[in-house]
Amino acid sequence: MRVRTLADISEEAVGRLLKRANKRNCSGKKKHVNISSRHDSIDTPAIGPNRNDKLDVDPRDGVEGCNRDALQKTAGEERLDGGSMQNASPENENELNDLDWEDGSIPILDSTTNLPVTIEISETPNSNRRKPSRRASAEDKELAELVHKVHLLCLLARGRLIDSACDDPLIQASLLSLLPKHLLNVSKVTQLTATALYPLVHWFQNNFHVRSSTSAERSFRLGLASALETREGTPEEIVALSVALFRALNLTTRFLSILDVASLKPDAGESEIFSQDASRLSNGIFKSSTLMVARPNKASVSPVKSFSSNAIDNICETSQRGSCKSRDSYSACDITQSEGSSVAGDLDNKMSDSLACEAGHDTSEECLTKVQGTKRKGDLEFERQLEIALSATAGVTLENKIQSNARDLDVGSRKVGSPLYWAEVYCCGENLTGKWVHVDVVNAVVDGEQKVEAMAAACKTSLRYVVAFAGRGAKDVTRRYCMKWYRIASRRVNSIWWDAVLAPLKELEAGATGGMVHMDKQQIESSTEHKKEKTSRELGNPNQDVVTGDAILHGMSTLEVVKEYGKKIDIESSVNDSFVATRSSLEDMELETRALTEPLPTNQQAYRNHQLYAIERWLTKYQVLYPKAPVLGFCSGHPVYPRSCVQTLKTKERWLREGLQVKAHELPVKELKRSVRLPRVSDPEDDECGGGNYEGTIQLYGKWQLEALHLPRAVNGIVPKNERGQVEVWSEKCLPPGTVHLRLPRVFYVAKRLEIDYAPAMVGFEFRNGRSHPIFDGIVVCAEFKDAILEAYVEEEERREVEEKKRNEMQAISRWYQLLCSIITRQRLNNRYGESSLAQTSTDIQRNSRLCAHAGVCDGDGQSRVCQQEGTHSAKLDSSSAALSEDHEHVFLTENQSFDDESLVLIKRCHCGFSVQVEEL
DNA sequence: CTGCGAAAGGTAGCTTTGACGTTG
DNA sequence: GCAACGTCTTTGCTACCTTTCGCA
Repeated sequence: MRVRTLADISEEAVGRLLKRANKRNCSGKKKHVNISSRHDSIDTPAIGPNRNDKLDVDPRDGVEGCNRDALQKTAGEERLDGGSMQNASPENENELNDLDWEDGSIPILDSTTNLPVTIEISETPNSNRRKPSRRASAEDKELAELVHKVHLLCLLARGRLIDSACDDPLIQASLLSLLPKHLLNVSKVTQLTATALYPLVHWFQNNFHVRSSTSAERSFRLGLASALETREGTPEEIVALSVALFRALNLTTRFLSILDVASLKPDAGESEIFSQDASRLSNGIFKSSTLMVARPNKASVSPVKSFSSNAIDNICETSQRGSCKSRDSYSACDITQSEGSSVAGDLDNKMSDSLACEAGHDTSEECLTKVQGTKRKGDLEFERQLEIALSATAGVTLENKIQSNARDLDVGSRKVGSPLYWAEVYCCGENLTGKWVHVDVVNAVVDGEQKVEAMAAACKTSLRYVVAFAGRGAKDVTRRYCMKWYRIASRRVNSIWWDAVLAPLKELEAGATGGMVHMDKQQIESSTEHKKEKTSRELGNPNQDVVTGDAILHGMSTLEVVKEYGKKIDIESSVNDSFVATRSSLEDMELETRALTEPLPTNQQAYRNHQLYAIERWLTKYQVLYPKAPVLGFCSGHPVYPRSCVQTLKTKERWLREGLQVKAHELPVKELKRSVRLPRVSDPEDDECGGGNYEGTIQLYGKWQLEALHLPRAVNGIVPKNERGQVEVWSEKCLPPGTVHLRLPRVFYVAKRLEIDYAPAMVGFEFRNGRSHPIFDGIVVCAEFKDAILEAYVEEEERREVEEKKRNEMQAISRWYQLLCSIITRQRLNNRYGESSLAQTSTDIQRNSRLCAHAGVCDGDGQSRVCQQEGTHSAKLDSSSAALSEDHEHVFLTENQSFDDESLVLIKRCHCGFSVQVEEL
């Protein structure tokens, strides 16, 4: 059995995604994403869509036709289609403008081969007009979330790939060989500080530059090698080289990347982007889908050849961490496939423009406009990442970059000047306990973590996910760089899912960057105070009415906080109040501290769903502040409270479902008017709570008014029931003590027969016909009767099964009898009034009917007989049998019959293939 | 131009314990 | 005559999210 690789899983997931997208929008042919092997590309139309190595879209999903249509079209035809759409009816246009992918087909990539991946994107260029805004449906949201998740996984895979390339001993050795001797001393510094990194960063920035063009068809490692050789490369490559250099110098270093993923929510703006992209695409970037196919590089000199000649020689001596064996990492396969491809001329120009801007850190309007004019962020970025990750996850050897990838990298997706990549170096000499120091060699910034958000914001890059890669693992460090968490919180994926995804990667990362840090009590106090002060200073907003830097940690001493976190993370506390912590756990603590010390937002709307703070005006109907203190500050005159003070209220019935009941004499915290259309008889229980007249209102209670549910205990075998004679079993907690819930069908018959007291178990409601209907599942009985009932139930079920079987048999016999009687009657009528030629058939049928007159379903009890047809001959016993008999009369010769001693079944066969099984009575 | 606040509009989710005719 | 079963019909309110617009 073939082991499912990560590549398989990834392809499958993306395939499913594309399938979903297709399914939803077969009609509107807007986009055509065709991920296929080079052989399947449009250059070789002889190979059709039905190749075996393609992951065909399941025809059951109703997309086959759609898919086939698309595949049969040439790019030219699609462009023509696009042109004709200008005259499309408004309805059609709306469909066409719908945001969906079309016709994705994913090849099953063989990780042992080195096939490049080609993505074809041909869009119908005519969708400039904005469609009327349509609210996203639940399905849209689900799809957007899926896309978001897949994109995240793809980018994680990409990051890991780059991280592993940074560990390449060849690259590290080469970098070391280039480094001036005096800079080598950095590796000897024991208490490394950010300042010590400056000369290194400056040297790096002077020697390596972001360049304006890339060659495409090669793995990331080869690209890195090429960048090393030419001392020019994409920002990703340059940063990766810096990481490799730091690692070569024995500095604990991570590669950091902003995962700029597709939106988590179906974005109405996306349609605009798509359509704008489409028009731009038609204007020259992707003039035809064939442009996307790699062209052979005529002037190709393998970048590795010259690189390796001088690098390999001294690798073993120079590399401080690698070994010679990884020389193999440049497989012959990789090298032979490293032929780059020339980039189309107009593309080159545009890329030059964009990257020239980038290299010069030019974030000017002119530059932005230029780049945005060629392509917008978002969708093509996503496609690029998708294809990169697909190729990346398809296998280690399959790291060929696609030309479209390289093109996108520079033309469109890059946010000019945007810090998408940087490094983090662990400096033991910083902050007493050590610190991860931000190092951006592209912009020559050291320790500028607080600048990242502003830079990203200036370049329209969302700082939703900042992930650090090391040791093939990854860790989310967004908190360190994102100061306004509330802005990104809703745009991040469900944290449970994300944490689960990252958990194994985080371990790998911690393993690679781990180190123990010893602290004593004073150190913790001072370091945390230092952090708190710094956070307050850095994050403090002068526009706020009151800024309480440390809003949530009210009342707790720093040491207490640290200890509190220590419980959650792996900090070991010894008797004398000194701690031994790993770097990873210390960082967790730091990030957690940041999470809890976020400054108060200045706009009211931010408090609607803020994780830490709340103001009363944005509470919902079922929320109150309890206790209504402390006030952490003010926003536009509204007092700000900790989110932890926001309590959700519920009705008694709702609390009951959670196994809680309202304490005696507790008054409702809040009363809501009942809907006028739902007049309800007042609950008799209401009078117990204060005696007020609550008719027409919904009484809500808070968590602090509750106690564990005390239901009356079952006594003398009697189950305590509600006023309807039932037990509401919302959960196990709702069962009266001494009772059990038996969720078995028809079990109440047994209880009734045994005369045991029981109550139907109501487990929920079903809304049907505009009305609620209770759902019952099983019964509630006293625990002492459980065994007796179960025993009787088993017997009862056996008996029932036997009876049912018997009933079925009787039915079958009866039906057979009816059928045969009908046939006989028909034959008799035919004999009497029809053609004389059928007389013989009649005799035959009568003979058969004698055989089967008492036939039934064969069940091995020796009581019945079965007539059945065998072989290919299609004999029928109904009216068609007459016609059949005209052609052939079955003859059952004795030598053709067989008898099975065990089952006592005699099989008679006619030479035509017809057979009859006769079970003798 | 950007960001904020307020208002408007629309969707999703919550709601929550029959009546009556036919068949066996 | 009675119990079991199937079918009828397919709510309507409102919290909350999103968009739009005006203003600073």
